[in-house]
Amino acid sequence: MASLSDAEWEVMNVLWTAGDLTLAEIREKLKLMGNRWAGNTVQTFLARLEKKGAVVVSRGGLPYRYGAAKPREHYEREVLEDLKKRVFPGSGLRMVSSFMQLEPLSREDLVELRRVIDESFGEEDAP
Amino acid sequence: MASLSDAEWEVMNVLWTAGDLTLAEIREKLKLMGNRWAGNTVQTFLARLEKKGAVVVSRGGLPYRYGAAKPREHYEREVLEDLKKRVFPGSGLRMVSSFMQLEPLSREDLVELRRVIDESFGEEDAP
DNA sequence: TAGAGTAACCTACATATGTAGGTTACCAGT
DNA sequence: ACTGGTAACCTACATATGTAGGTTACTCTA
Repeated sequence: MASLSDAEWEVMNVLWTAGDLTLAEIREKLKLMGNRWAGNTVQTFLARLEKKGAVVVSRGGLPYRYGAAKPREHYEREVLEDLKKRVFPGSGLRMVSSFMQLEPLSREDLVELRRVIDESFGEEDAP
Repeated sequence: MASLSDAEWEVMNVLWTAGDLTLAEIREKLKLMGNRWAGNTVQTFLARLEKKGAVVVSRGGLPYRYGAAKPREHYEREVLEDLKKRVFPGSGLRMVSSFMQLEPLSREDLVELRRVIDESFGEEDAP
């Protein structure tokens, strides 16, 4: 019930990137990102997002200001958990390696990823 | 339009695991997996999946037999591409490492993953 | 061969999502 | 003070999705 739809992710991406914004500002940023929605469409999504608890509206003075209620990581985690449960049940490794085959990482990213792995090795044996 | 919904993934998981099945067989496998749908519900999903081109129905003799039209990898790829586009735009690394923080992999998986990484290193410089 | 069990097929209905049109209300400029 | 612009709020509507109830038709068994 709390998960975000495609379109809602687009709106939230704006709010996570830039703090509290007015409708006009949100629309502008979306337009820069190539979005072509009619003005009211954004308002609909903002209303739905508020109802879902994803957006906080500052109603002190007009125009209102809209901001993210929860950090992006919260929803990223949710999406990944969901993905793992339904698409890659029982195999985290398959999920990671499938992704890597799909979208080859850059050399820098591979190096960084290896660092993350070594870190994981370390934590595994922690008390 | 061709993407699968949550419920549809559940059905497809059965069809990918076991070849061509009858409705009764599909229902049975779903039940074993803890599924509690009414019988007709499965039929609805099978019909929708056929319309989407995800399921092939063998109509030679009753009862019909249902099978996956495309390999699981096809849809895994689709989901991952979609996820990357909307949730982790521009950063494959963040997606991978976020997932690894969420769900720590086993030691075996980490070793295997490192092998995958080394493989990627090799391919990167291929002509 | 008539009934019982199931499968196939059609229909339905609530909620979610994409997409937006009206109507009303508020602020800034003439 | 009136008006134009925009924002807030309400409503709408098509498609997707979860979930299933009827009705018809085919097959096996008593």
